[in-house]
Order: sequence, then C-alpha cells, then structure tokens
Amino acid sequence: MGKNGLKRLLVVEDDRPIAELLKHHFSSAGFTVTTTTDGDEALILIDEIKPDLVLLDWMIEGTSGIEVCRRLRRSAHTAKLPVIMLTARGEEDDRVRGLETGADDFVAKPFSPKELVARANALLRRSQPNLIGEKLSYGGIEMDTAAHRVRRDGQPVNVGPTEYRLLQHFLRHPERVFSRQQLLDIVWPHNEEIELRTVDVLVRRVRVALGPGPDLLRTVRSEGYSLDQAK
Amino acid sequence: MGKNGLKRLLVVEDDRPIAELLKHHFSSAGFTVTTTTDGDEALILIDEIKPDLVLLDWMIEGTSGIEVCRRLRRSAHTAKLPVIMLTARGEEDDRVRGLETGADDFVAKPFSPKELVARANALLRRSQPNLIGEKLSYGGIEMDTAAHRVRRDGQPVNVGPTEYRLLQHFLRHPERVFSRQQLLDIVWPHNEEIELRTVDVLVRRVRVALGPGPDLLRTVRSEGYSLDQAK
DNA sequence: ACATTCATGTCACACAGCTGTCAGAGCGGG
DNA sequence: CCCGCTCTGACAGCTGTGTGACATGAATGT
Repeated sequence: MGKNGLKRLLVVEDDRPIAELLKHHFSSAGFTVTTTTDGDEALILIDEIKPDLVLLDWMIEGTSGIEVCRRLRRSAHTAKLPVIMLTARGEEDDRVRGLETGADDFVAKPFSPKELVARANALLRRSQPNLIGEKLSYGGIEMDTAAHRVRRDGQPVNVGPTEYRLLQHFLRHPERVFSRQQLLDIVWPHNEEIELRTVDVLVRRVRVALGPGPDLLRTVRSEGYSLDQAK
Repeated sequence: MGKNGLKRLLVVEDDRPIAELLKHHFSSAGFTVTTTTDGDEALILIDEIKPDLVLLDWMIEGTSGIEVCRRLRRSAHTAKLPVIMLTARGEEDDRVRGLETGADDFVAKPFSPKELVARANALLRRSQPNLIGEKLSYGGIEMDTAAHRVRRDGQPVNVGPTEYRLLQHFLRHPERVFSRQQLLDIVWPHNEEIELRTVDVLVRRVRVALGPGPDLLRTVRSEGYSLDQAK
C-alpha cells in the first residue's frame, strides 16, 4: 500500500479509451493508477511500482493477459497479488479459464466502472485483511475503520458520522489542502444545495472532538483545510 | 473555460422542448449554452466552441450519441472532455454501455434539472482539479503546492494567499524578469484598477516572509523583478 | 407509537489576517 | 548633486474564518 492509504493500481489494457475510463474512475476512487498496453511491460511495472491490485485485459499485446497472470502466480513475490481479469467475451469458458489461471475475479465487458471499482475494493478487502480494518494514523490520531473508532494519544474521540468521514478523508490524504467544495463533493453523499461554510462548522466540530493539544486541522486561508502537524 | 468564469456547454438533444428546458436551466446556472440536434454537427461545434462540458442525448440524428462519445475519446484533443449522457431508457444495460464508451456520467430521463446542473458542476470540478502536488524549489526555497506550504532552508515560511501566488510564479520561472504589469496580470485575479506600485509592496512582503539570508528577489531597475540567486 | 437524544445545516456576529494605498525616506545612476 | 526609481512603515477597509446558538430532522430507546 502506498503512503497516504492510496491504493496502487496497474491497468493493463490496450484499448486506450477503456484504459482512460478506468484510470479516471479509479483515480476518483482513491487509487494511484498506472497504465500500460503491453504484457511484458506490465511484468516490469509490477516489479517497479508494486501495485496492490492489477486489472488485466484478456487480450493484450506482447505476453497475453492469461500468460501474465500465470507468471505472477508462479513467482512467490507476486503469487498473492490480486488480479482482476477483463475480457471482451462473456462466455463461461473464458471465465473458467481465467479463474483457473489464478485471477481473483473476472469481469466481462461491457462492465460498469462503478461495479468494477466496487469489486476491486471488495477484492482488496479480502486479500489484504488489514484493509478492512484500515488503520489510519497521523500526528497522534488513530482511526480503526473496522471498529469505527478514533483515538487521539490513546484517548477515545467521539465524532458523528459526517465528522468521521471528514476525518477519515483527511487521514487518507494528510498534508494536502482541500477546498471546501472538494470536501463537500467527497465527504457529503448528496452535496447539492449545501453551503460551503458548513464545512467550516464541521471542521470546527472535528477540532473540538479531537480535544486539546496542537490543532492538526490547518486552515489555509482562501484555499481550504489540510491535516497537518506543522503550524 | 470562457472569460468571466462562464462555463461553455454544448447540448446535443433532438427533443426541442427538452433542449430548451436544459438551455434555460443551465443558462441560469451560469453556463453559456449552445444546442444542436445532430450528432455530426455536434462534432463540428465541439471543435469550434471548445465547450467545457457536453450533454449528449443517447438517441439523436446523424451520428448517434454513443458514437459521438467514442469519437471524442479517440481524439487526443477531446479525450478528457467531460461528457454526460442522457437517455430515455433507464436500463442498466444502457448505463453500462454509456459509461463504457467513456461518458463521465449518465442521467436517465426523466431527470431533475437541478440535479443535472449539480452533477454537471460536480463533474467540472472533478475534471479540472489541481490534484497533482508540484514540488517547486529554488535557492533553498521549497514549495509544496499540494500541502500549500513553503519552507526556506527547512524553516516554515508564512505567506498570505497573494504572496503565495507571487512566489509560486517566480518559482515556476526562476531567473527571469517580470514587469510589474506582467505580475499584476498573472498573480492578481482581478487586476483592474490596481496600482503598479502595489507589486513593490507584495515583493517586499515576500522578502520579509522569506526571512534573513540572501535576498532572492532581485530588483531590476526600471524593469521589474526576478527570482535570482546571484546578486 | 412516543419521547428523547443526537446529529446536522444554517445563521449572525466577532475577530483576525490580508490587501491596497499612500507619503516620505532611501538608494543608485548619470 | 539631482532625478527617478524603489523601499519602508503605517493604516484603513475588507474579506475570510471562528464561534455560539438555534431549528430541523434522523436515530435511538422505551
């Protein structure tokens, strides 16, 4: 897993539009996405960037998707690397063969990007149990997403649902400024007709909830807020 | 994006009443709206007016909506152009196919104009974000645009928004002289009716903020300023 | 079903920090 | 030594943010 809780994803897909589509959706879902169109390059990239998950098109240039998957399974280093296979054909045969080669999941085109993201996250949760109980921490704040619990310096912290999501987002992307609008888009399920200033209030509530000690939610005037130790 | 922050929108819809409805609502929401009923004409218009967003009906004359979308994605120039698909049918199949072709969002008729506007704005926000964190540095000054933070020789530097933008511009173009007028145009959002001398003051404030040590902001008499190590 | 508690979004007001401008002093080149 | 340009400190106005209170609505417990 990358820093900041960002999940690294490698997309191996030679249909550029689809690759772009995937990149876009997975980026939005909090993945760091690398793409390649070539099977051999994929194997090299996997060594280099050590992704947490691979999306593998069935039919690609160079070494075929199915072959890439086999090789991954053969090497101890990558034997457990989660792989989702993509195929243009929806026949059961392919599905069976795909899973036989060691793919963890198998999605037929056309697919729904949302569903694919959901499956990817489900797979990550399964294959990296520490993800289901994601342990986020920064500057003395600890969040256990499994227990849905937050502590600061060991002391329990009480936050409401929205405050929790806000804090979680900051913990996943520390030391990075988000505008009020971005936070609304990300943290609020239905962001329509919600005042920007509401974010201020929520930030304050999180601050209060976190109790005394250094204020870790830095206000960046005219920009937004960030989770940050340094004042 | 057009001047005045007006967002250009192209509506491709052959049901005139609906097109009018859309035009009306999006105009109210601050969009400059162009409409067409024909897919082929849409492609031409997109080249001409370079919209920031396209609303694309599924079923239209000429080249179908789905095909228009595919072509947009194929061309590098328009590959990232945000597209929202509209369809009369609400079936998941269409939704999947719509997204597969590269549409960024998909709205089924009948739709709520308000919601559509909200989604359009959300999409625009997401498609033109400053997500990448630039690391700028020069002569001991470091700027992390993601964290919105500046250091000099490791020491945190406190600057206001305008000073930040000024410094950022210098860091992006070091060792290069900019006139006061140029700096006003670049750094100031609304540069109307602002005195040239004001730049002097801002430069000074940045100098002060950068603390002791060599003055990296070189005054070029009767020309302007530049970020420069050599005195 | 009801009562109660909790969470949430909004507002009004207070406050702090930022911003643009000015006038006078300082500086450098010719 | 003079002229033109730049630096500096002060200041008033303004924008953006912090804060407490409140009404509403959802969730919870009885």
